[in-house]
Amino acid sequence: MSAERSGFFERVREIVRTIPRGRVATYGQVAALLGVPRGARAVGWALRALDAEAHVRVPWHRVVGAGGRISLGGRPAGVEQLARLRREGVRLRDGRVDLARHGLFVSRS
DNA sequence: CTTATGACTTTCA
DNA sequence: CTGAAAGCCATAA
Repeated sequence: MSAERSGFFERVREIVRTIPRGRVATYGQVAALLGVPRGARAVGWALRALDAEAHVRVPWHRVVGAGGRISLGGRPAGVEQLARLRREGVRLRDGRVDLARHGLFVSRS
């Protein structure tokens, strides 16, 4: 039975789930937390493999590309991601998230 | 085992 | 800033 998902998938899901509201993390950041600094791509794979159920449990929209850039730009999911982030109070700068303000471990003034 | 794909990142021109 | 190329990770076929 396929009840066992690769630890990677589960780990990514867990990490992303811990991202506080109003903050965003990059794929590389999540990968680093997983212990794979270069696994940003793998993180993207994991998020892409999320089921509809996971979309409700995991704040996937809080994961963006390096520099706060939206990797989903041009895709329907990207529009939704921007809408969700904006709803959480995240400010967007020219289509990019202000990591200086909403970074994962950035102390806000 | 090799090849191809991808919600990535970094470097070079 | 834009565009192209290489690198790295995990999965599916």
